[in-house]
Amino acid sequence: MDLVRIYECLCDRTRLRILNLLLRGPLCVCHFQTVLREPQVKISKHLAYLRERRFVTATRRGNWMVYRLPEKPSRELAANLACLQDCAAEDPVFRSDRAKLARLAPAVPDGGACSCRQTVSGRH
Amino acid sequence: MDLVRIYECLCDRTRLRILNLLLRGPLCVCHFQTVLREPQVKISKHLAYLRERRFVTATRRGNWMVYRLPEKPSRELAANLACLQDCAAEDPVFRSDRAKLARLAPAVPDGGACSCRQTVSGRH
DNA sequence: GAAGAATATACCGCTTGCGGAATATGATTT
DNA sequence: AAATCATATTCCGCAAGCGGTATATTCTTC
Repeated sequence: MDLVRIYECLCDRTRLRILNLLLRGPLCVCHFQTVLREPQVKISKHLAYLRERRFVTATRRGNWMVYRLPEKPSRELAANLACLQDCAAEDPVFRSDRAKLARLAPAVPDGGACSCRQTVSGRH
Repeated sequence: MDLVRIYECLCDRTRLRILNLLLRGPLCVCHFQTVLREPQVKISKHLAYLRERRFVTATRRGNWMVYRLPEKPSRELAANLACLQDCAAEDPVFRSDRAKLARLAPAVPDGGACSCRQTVSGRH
């Protein structure tokens, strides 16, 4: 009955918004900050919460942390993510978040750079 | 963004088990007690929690209270109930609960008696 | 109307979660 | 190695949720 754990991760506004964005693909923290317009601590802590419960995974990429949904989600997780995506499709806040994200980041290639800032050598 | 409310209702083991049973149809409290084997207070409080948030509705029928899922659930609620049903189909605890319920109560007709005890005149 | 059955509520202690302020870590550039 | 940038962690106060014990409410039956 791992389901409870899943729902615990889903019962916070900020986390839902984060997951909604992650449904499109991997993102680094700065994206969440600029799209959600929430303080850094708040976002970082919610990401930690999700990470501890294996709801997302994180990898370092230079100075940045890239978060993504698990590659092989359990049946339950997959079902609930699909459900969330379905519900999010109609909600104004979620839609606005996705639109904002699309505007500022054309999509993050999996192995490569994110578009936070193009100052850094090589990967970022 | 009523979704958060929905997930809050779903992030407790006992409530999930209650909802799993309600997916089959209306039930009165004694059913939950005998199937879940949890103390009366616990069940009653979780039902109150669900009721306050309009996740279930309750109607009196003599001495008994009959709980049921809302007749016209919102899109989000319907989606999540369907998802829950899907997830519950494979979980051993949920399956066992449903089996136990099927054994003791052939199904509760909507307007009519439940099978807690057939002592009472008329409706129950 | 008194007793009893089914269910609900109040109160308590405990744990968890959340947000914010301050600080720490870890990588990168100079 | 010092400065800086991106992110994480610690500490704090507060609110909410959970389970249990005891008690209340609401019907029904006698």
